[in-house]
Amino acid sequence: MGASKTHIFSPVHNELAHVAKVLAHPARVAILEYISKQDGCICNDLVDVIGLAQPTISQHLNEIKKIGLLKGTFEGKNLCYCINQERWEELQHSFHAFFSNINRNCC
Amino acid sequence: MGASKTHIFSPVHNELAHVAKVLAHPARVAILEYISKQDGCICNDLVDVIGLAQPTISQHLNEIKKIGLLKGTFEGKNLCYCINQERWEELQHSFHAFFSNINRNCC
DNA sequence: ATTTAATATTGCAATATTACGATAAAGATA
DNA sequence: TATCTTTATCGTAATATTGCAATATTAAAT
Repeated sequence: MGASKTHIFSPVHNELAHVAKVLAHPARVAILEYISKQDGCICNDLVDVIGLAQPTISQHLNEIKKIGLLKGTFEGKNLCYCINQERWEELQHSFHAFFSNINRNCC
Repeated sequence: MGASKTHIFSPVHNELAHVAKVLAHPARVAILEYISKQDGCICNDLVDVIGLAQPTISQHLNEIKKIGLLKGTFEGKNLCYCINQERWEELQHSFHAFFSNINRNCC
């Protein structure tokens, strides 16, 4: 097929997978880290910093936006992207919960 | 293109993205959670539990194996899969480090 | 040695992702 | 208005992922 059978999985599993998919590209990890390290809202140098073409960066930013990790102004010249901290912490908790949930009795 | 330009990113970013890619499918999240909740090493019922065909499950398990998250016996009949706890904690730390690293001065 | 039960591999079709050139749109400035 | 700068969108090619039927492999049991 090629399409994931999301309907057979729980909302929690689908949510985590959906978010992980956004982190599943080094450009998006790099973009997130870069934005999170800026003092304020800066973005018009992402193309130079990351090293991908402008349309590609725009697409990656869109993926990040879609899971609610960015807030700010998005259209036209001189944007102002920054991390949506509430959402960031939400995802942090999701991953923490996933990783904390492991049984120790094993081979 | 279609292929990620991994060579332009740092090893840390590539590593996190690589691991996130494994978590970027609900079946693999469900498989990991299921295995981690078993008392010991159990796996021959994954096909029933998850609800995908046996070759598909086998492929997903292989993806998980490739990042070192599983240990045990792998070939033939009556396998014994379980979570590689050291590796699990390593990934937990990687994600924790990534999510902890965020600046608060923003819009 | 055959059968049985469980997992792995192969091959392929359907779909998704990645990347970028070309172009459009939005807004500032001359 | 015209131009410049910056980001968004469109179109498309290359590659990757997902899923399963068919088949192979592995090892235990009979």
